[in-house]
Amino acid sequence: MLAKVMKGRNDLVPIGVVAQRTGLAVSAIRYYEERGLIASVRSQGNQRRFLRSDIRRLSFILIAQRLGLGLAEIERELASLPQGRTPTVLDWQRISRSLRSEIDGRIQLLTRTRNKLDECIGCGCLSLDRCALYNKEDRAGAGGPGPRFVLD
Amino acid sequence: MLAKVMKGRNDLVPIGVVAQRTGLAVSAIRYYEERGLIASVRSQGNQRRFLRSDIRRLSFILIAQRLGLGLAEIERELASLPQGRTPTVLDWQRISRSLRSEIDGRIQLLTRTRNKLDECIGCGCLSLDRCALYNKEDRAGAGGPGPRFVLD
DNA sequence: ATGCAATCTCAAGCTGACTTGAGGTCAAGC
DNA sequence: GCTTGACCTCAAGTCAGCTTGAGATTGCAT
Repeated sequence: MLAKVMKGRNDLVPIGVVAQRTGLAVSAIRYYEERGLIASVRSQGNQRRFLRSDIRRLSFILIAQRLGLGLAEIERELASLPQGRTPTVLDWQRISRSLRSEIDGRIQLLTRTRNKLDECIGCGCLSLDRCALYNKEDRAGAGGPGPRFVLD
Repeated sequence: MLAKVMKGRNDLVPIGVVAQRTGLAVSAIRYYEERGLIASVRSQGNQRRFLRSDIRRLSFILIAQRLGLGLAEIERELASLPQGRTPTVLDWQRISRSLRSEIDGRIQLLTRTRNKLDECIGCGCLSLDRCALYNKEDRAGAGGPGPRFVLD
């Protein structure tokens, strides 16, 4: 019993444990592996065994997802974290800081949007085309011809 | 020519015009109609004719989408805007205010997340599974298939 | 030794928000 | 009158991010 506990921090864990620790469904973890976000080795009987550090990796994925990043973007972030090596404090700090600036950007965007919306409310803006709020700034890339007016 | 211009503000416009003015694809507009977000009447030859006010309606949809609302939620908002009647200033003010509080909520959530992340960076937090930032309970119940939304 | 929970592999399904394609119709300019 | 382009319907496809199901092991406890 004690031996079991003492087995230590470095051994390999089956997928169910990872699922429990992360709150993810087993199927999701398998999916992430298929996508290449995490890796596993196999037991004698072909069952997946994960490093404990993969739990951390998955936690990071979940946080990043909450920020609205897609798996592809997350993969890019994680690419700098070599699989099979336990990430260091510095690794996580660097990536976390990257996330932080992501969040900052989002907050700024939302704040700008809110300010514009306030103007709209203030003026009872019925011609959103003149309104700063709906200014195809973000949608302009869709490659349409010339200036696009929204609304009459 | 002048007559064309003078035709005035109240006539019905074909789907292509709506598409051009909103920047939406024709297929998207038809889809929105199918979803019941907008309505149209038909011409002699069974072609859709939209009210100019529908362009506004669609613009609103686009704005709301940028805030991360799903079409179902947007539909709920728009439910208070009777179709076939040109929305009044007050209509838009009310709905805009609703959007504003939506934005406020998102900003708050992001700010909280950022603060937590800062703690994590500060402490070089290596056990994100224990960390305030990654809390299983927060995510409980947010399950189900389909794409995950921008910050729930 | 046996039972049963956990795991495996595939394949297919699902939601949201559309797009694409096939095959046909309508409206306007020359 | 003919051509061109905008429009029609309906079915099916797409992408992300998974889940569900079937049918076959594996592994741990009694």
